[in-house]
Amino acid sequence: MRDRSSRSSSHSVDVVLVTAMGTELAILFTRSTTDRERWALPWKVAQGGEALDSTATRLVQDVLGEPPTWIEQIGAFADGKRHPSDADISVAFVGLVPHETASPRPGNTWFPVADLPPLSPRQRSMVEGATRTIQARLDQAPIAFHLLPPTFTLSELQHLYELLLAKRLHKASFRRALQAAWLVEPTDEWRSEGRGRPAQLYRYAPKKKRRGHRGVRFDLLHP
Amino acid sequence: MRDRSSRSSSHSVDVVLVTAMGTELAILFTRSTTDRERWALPWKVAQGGEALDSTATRLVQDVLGEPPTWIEQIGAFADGKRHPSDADISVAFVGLVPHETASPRPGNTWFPVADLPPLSPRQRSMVEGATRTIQARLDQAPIAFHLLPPTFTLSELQHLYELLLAKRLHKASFRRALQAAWLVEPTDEWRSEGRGRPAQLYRYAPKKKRRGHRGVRFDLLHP
DNA sequence: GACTTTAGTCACAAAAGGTGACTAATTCAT
DNA sequence: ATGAATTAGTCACCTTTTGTGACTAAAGTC
Repeated sequence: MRDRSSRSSSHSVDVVLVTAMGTELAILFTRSTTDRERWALPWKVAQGGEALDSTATRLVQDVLGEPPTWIEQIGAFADGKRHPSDADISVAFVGLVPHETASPRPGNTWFPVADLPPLSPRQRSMVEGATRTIQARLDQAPIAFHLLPPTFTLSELQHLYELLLAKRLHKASFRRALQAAWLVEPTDEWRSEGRGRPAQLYRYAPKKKRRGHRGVRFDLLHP
Repeated sequence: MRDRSSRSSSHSVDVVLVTAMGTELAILFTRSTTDRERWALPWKVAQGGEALDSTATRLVQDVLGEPPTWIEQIGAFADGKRHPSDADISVAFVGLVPHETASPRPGNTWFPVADLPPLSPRQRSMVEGATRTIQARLDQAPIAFHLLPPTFTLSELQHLYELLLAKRLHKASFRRALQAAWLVEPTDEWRSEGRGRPAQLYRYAPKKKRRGHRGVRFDLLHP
């Protein structure tokens, strides 16, 4: 990330990094280099030659120490004049990381989505775009698993989906849909979480087991 | 559109204009200004200040004489060095127009998607991106109607969906799904199309009649 | 041991979907 | 004019999927 005195003719790459922090989603912000009171989405001015997604992945590396488990371009943003860089066009990406392995480098912090810092109009659009992209992908690909550690309980998975879809799901329906889609497979481990019966741990099922099985629309399920 | 001798530091806006030509989809191409034997997607170098979608809409105006009935950004493309402009980044849009009202300005021609002219790698990615975007939107929003004139028969609508989804649909299922979603309403006109019983004309139903009704996934219907 | 809490399963009713067969209105051939 | 062919439109029946409450299981708490 270079400061705003740099040449403006190029484009910036910005990334909306999302994680599931306990009971709510959170987005990563970086302290502004010029005004230490302000926060901004991580960004970097891209050099012409590099592929956009490499730049984005490297940017995540810089702020998190490791690459995202999933990343996708949201689009290009040019409306609204103010941006941390002076780039007249910015390409935004959305990335997911499981919260367990995500320890931000100094100067970077997770903010719950319900309580974001003030942003430039352009970066605010990016956050909205990220939300839309996640919602849209959610019923096309099993991206929720990118927010979880390698093994998890089905209750954790259901709570995550409830968080992402902002809606309650019925346990039996949820599990039946999971089974139909061959999305997960049980491990032989169990986890006791304080009170109540221990839960079996599952892992995301390798694709090959899913041949010929239809996808699932968890977003259509009722409570 | 300026020729490639112009400055290269800015970005280009490119548009993949799609229409339904009889029994196949078609994309609009412009004869290259430098090499009259080559074809390219319509593009233009954008000036910093303008909103990207205004630029795209104006570009469609220029090549078609009227704006698209629907347009959406596909994303930014930077990989692959060759592009008609020398812009190091291009923002692509996908637009839809009904074929009836679409008469390209001289130098622009529709090419069936099965038989496209040779393209730069970057523009080829854009065409693929357009296909993906259309497929993705198709089951989220009723964009198919943007390829049809204001009134149409249900058979025309079904054939269009079969074209877009590249799969045959069963008549009764298709109509039942349409009814459930309140997507169309009958007019009191009928059209006789040569042989066979005349078909009733329908129009796209205003949104307000659709309150509280769920969407339909035509892509899930079987033949 | 009784009660509470969370996990996991079942079974039944209701809704949605797949499909062939039917009726209706027109043109074309004889 | 009659009937075959063609396209539109609807129905009815069966199968599959989904919504949902109630049930069993295994732990902790008092």
